[in-house]
Amino acid sequence: MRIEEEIKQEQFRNEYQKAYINLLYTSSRLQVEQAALFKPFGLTLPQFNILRILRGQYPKPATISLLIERMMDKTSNASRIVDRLEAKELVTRKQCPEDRRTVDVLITEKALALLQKMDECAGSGRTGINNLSETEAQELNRLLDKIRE
Amino acid sequence: MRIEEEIKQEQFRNEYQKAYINLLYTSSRLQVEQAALFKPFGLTLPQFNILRILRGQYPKPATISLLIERMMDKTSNASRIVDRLEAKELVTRKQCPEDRRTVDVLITEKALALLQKMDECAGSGRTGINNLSETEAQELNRLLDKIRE
DNA sequence: GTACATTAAATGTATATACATATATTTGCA
DNA sequence: TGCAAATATATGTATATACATTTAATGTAC
Repeated sequence: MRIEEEIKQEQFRNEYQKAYINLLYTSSRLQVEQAALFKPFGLTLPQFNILRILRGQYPKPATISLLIERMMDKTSNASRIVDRLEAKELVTRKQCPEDRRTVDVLITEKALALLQKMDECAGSGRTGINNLSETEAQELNRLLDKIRE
Repeated sequence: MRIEEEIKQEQFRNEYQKAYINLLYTSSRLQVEQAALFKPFGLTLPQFNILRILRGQYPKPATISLLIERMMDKTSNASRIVDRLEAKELVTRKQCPEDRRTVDVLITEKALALLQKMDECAGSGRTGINNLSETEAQELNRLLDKIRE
């Protein structure tokens, strides 16, 4: 469906405004879809993202700072997301002896198994983005990078 | 900056995964920038979006349902955003006599003046999206529509 | 070595999002 | 008419986001 119909707005100021709104709207749509995929596994999107970063580090732990650095949303609150993962026994947290200001966050076996299962089932990357051809995906990456320049 | 550097991840599974993450990241970035522009005016992004819809309807009122229909994030809670706008005297809310289930939400003069001021100052549409050429903006719109097909 | 700045993480508060449920009203049909 | 289904909005709870502040530990200059 064209963006005009999606939000019932037939007129945009120009192609730029339309692209702007289209970008935000499409991103939101993809996130809603992905959250729905994650729900059966009891994870929210930010929780999943944190776990993915931790898996990338495994078997090394990560500090909260490192998590923030790699998160897409840098202003979200890594501390509290880790709180919830800890409550679900998906990560452990312990003070780092070398620098006692920092905390070693480590993904648990339980979480690794969960991610494995999610990889096999839903999360294996089938989204609307796959409607694009390889060339179109490249072009999209180019345009997005240019927007952030 | 390339998306690889932005989130310190050099490798992606493929061009699609990279485009997916790039899309979400770029959208988030634009929203953070826009929120910063709005802050001096005491408005959040969702509050601004509701006001814009109401201005589009003015001098007619809008129901909550209409607001939801036109909002980008349809699952957000229009009722409570309207609560806050009402507290700031930017909208009025009164039960609609024809259908007492519904509510007439009307933008106030104060809010119209505020939007006017915001148009003149910051919000006049200068964002990263303007880094694109007209043709590129069109191409972006096409790609995004295709993703949502 | 003490004082001050810096850094890492946690916490507090307001707002927004996600989703389930409640309440009031209207619609539609037996 | 009467009553169930549908609709419009509001509310409750958990989580996340945005931003300011606090606390503890470390680094650095004197």
